[in-house]
This record gives sequence, structure tokens and C-alpha cells, in this order.
Amino acid sequence: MSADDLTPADRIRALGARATPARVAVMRLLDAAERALTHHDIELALEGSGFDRVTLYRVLDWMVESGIAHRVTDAQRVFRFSKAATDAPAHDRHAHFRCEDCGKVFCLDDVPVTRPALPKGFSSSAVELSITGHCGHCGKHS
Amino acid sequence: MSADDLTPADRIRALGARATPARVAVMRLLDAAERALTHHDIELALEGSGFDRVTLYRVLDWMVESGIAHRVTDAQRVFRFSKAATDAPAHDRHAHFRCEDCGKVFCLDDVPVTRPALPKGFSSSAVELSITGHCGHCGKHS
DNA sequence: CTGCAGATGCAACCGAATTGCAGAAGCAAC
DNA sequence: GTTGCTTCTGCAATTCGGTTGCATCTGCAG
Repeated sequence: MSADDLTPADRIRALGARATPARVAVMRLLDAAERALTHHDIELALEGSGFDRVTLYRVLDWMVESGIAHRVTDAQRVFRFSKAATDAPAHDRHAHFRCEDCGKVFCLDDVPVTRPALPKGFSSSAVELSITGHCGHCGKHS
Repeated sequence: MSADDLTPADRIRALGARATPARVAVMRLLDAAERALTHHDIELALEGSGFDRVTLYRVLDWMVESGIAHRVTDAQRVFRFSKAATDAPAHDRHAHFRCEDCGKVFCLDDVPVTRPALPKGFSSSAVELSITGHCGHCGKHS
């Protein structure tokens, strides 16, 4: 039985944390999103739920620490969050695509990230590949 | 005669700008640096020269716009600047290495960045590879 | 039901970067 | 050299994403 079969609340408890409304809501949102969301995106999506800015930051921090989400910094120096693959073995390799037109960031889980040869004495622990360009939707109009 | 044979001041004027002390100083600094510097690094290095923070930001912006430097955002969401290779043909591909111990960022100009296959409809204009790990110096102590 | 570790809300704060504007200084033309 | 226009600089204030301190609240185990 994989983590997907559990309710969000149960998944949260399985991680040793309390199943609070904020955590459930953010987890649902991130699970449903096919792209990396900013804190602002999340704040907007959950507007009306009455969650505080800070609470959302803390939920996101907790998710990153727990390994169920990861955080990337985009070129505009804002954090973006995306769900980690539930069966993620090694999440030291990851590719993201940022569309220059719509600004959205997509997780390219199927793009292989190869660990390049490094100068002598250097060792790598994580590799991040950031691609900029036009996404499937915006590319059609250009 | 390549750009390297010109004095910094002449290189600046060749780009259609005024050769001011701030521009010359930052250009020299970046040319001499083997790694990507933050605005703070530069501020520190030029301390005593009396340049204003904002002036340095503007010089850096100008250098990026002129194509003689490029800007990357590190994981701590601060900008880092490195000189662009003088003979740079296509700087859409670039690799950076950030040491987890000392925090320094190195430009890996010799690491090939391959353009990966993208989902249907997507097109890439720039590829950025960020590697995290231990640099040659810090790796020895661990 | 109760107790309490853990989570939330609020307000204040931080640091990197940006903006507006008056004054200073390159540099080309004389 | 001097002049004059344009660009650049310095200062102060502002923005914005993110963080911190602390009092209050709430999941949830017992």
C-alpha cells in the first residue's frame, strides 16, 4: 500500500506531525499542481481559508524538511515548491522548466539529469537542471 | 586584437558607456575572480573606494545587460555575478558549482551542458546546471 | 475529558534589491 | 581649456519575499 492510498491527514500523521487544516490544504494543493508553486500562488489559491502567510511558510518548510516537497529558487529569486515524487529514491537530481512567457515552472521528472565530471577534488551531492524557454501552451502563439 | 588587449576603460567605452571608476573597479574585480561573486562580496572587496551600494548594483546590471557578465540566483536567493567568457558564442548553457561548506560558487565553464529532450511543444532557450557539493579545498578536510 | 507538545496568528523585523531625484562628472564639440 | 549635454552617482526611501518572537489555540494521546 503506497502513500497515495492514505488520506492527506493520515500521511501527515504518518510523518509524526499533526493533521491540521493548513497542512491538509497545502498538501492537497501541491499534490494536484502539475507545476512548482510560489508561496504567493498558494496564498492566492487558499484565499478565504483564513490561513496566515506565516503558517503557509511554516507548512511549506515542514513539507520540505519531511521530504514530501522540494524547494527551488527561480531566477526572480523567489522560492517555488513542488511535490516530491512519492516513490522518490534519490531526489538529488531534478529538472525544472520555466516558461519565459507565462512564468510558470514545470517539474520535468522524466528528464534525466546526469552527474557531470567535476574538477579534481570536487564532489557533488545534488544536481539541479534549470531550463528556460517556452512551454507547450505559450509556444503555440509565438 | 581581442577584448583582452584593451584596458578596462576602453572596453567600457567600446560598449558605448562612460568609463567611470566604479565600472572599471567592478570589471577588474570580476575579471580576476575565478568564482561568481555576490553583490556583498563586491561591496566588501571595494570597501574604501567609496562606491555606493546602489552604484554597484547598477554597474552589475549594466554589465549583465551588456553581456560582459551574467547573473545567477543561488539557493539562498541572492544574485551572483561572474564574468562572461570574452569569446562566448552562446551563453545559454552554463554550469555552476556551489560548495556546501564554504558557500563559494564556481563557474564550471568546461562542464558540458547538454540540452535535454523536452515534452511536446516545449522549446528551450537557456539551460542552467547547478551542482551542490564539496569543492576541492573543503573536500580535503571532511 | 484533560494536559500539553506542537501549531497558529499577529506584529515586528531582516536583508537583498529597486526606485526617484537632485547633484556630479564623463566626454564630445568647440 | 571651456562649455554643455547626457549619463552616472549618491542618498534616502521603498518594495518584496521571507523570518522570528511570543502569546494563544488546538490536535490528539492518555
